[in-house]
Amino acid sequence: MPELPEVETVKRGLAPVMEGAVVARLELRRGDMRFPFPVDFAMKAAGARIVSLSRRAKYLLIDLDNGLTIISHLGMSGSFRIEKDQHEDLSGSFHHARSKNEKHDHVVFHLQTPEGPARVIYNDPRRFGSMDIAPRTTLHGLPAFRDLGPEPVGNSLDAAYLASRFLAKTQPVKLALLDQKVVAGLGNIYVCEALWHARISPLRPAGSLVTKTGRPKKELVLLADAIRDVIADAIAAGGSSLRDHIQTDGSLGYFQHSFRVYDREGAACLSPGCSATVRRIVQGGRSTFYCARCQK
DNA sequence: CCTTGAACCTGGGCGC
DNA sequence: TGCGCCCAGGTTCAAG
Repeated sequence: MPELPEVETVKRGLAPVMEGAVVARLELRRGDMRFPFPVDFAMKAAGARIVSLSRRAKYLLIDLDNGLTIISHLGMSGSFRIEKDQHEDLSGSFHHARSKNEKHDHVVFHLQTPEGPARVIYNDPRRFGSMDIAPRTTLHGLPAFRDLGPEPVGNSLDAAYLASRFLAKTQPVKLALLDQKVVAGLGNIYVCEALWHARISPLRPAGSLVTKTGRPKKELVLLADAIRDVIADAIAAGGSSLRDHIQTDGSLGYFQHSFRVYDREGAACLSPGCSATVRRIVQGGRSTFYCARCQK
């Protein structure tokens, strides 16, 4: 699921319930996900009030009023859902139907909110996600954050920056953009999409988008714009709902209808006047979708 | 430094 | 119905 726009959407969905709430209890239903939960994790969170939610790259950050921050990553299959205490009817087939999903509920935030008790539940079948806790003031020094590139929305990402990072790189531009040290938060879907919009082949060496004097070529300017636009559009659309991603309010996002190339192998390129077939190749062990006619 | 490939883990889809 | 294989939004580590 989750690239930057999806994590941003999750943050916005959770904020109304979590911000200002007290963590009455943090329930860990197993000892680890991608790596073990930190020592005394539940104890460190218990009793704290949640000050605010934020996001850095694909990490969701939960600031507590005791100076600690919970650092959550959704991996490939992580999701949150909100349950408010109402009627709890677990009888019969209804409960049976839910049990399959619930077996991957790994972390439960038992919250006291002004509106009453609520639970925020983290579910992750593949367990590539992670959860950690650390003093807020130390976050920037953690391995996960220390080397992150700029966010793809805002002023920090522009063609001159990309040129400085791509200079002399022989690596395919597709893989360079997936590198979180270059741009933070991009993933497989939105890299494919941005390259299609910029009409750049994913196979191009990153350095070929830079002039001999280290300045961005015109196409790199287009790429920087495409990255910002694709991410901004996806956030505005509420993240994608590829496969089973469900937003915290239970509704589905709809940006998937805007994919131009991702997961469209064999279908016609959507570029005006182009009827070539979208191709799938493998780069760095991951699928790349592109139009070999439009993207040079 | 660089790049590539495998590993982590479960579930869905498809061919047989 | 089931088995085996391939695929999936990400990150990290070892090996060349």
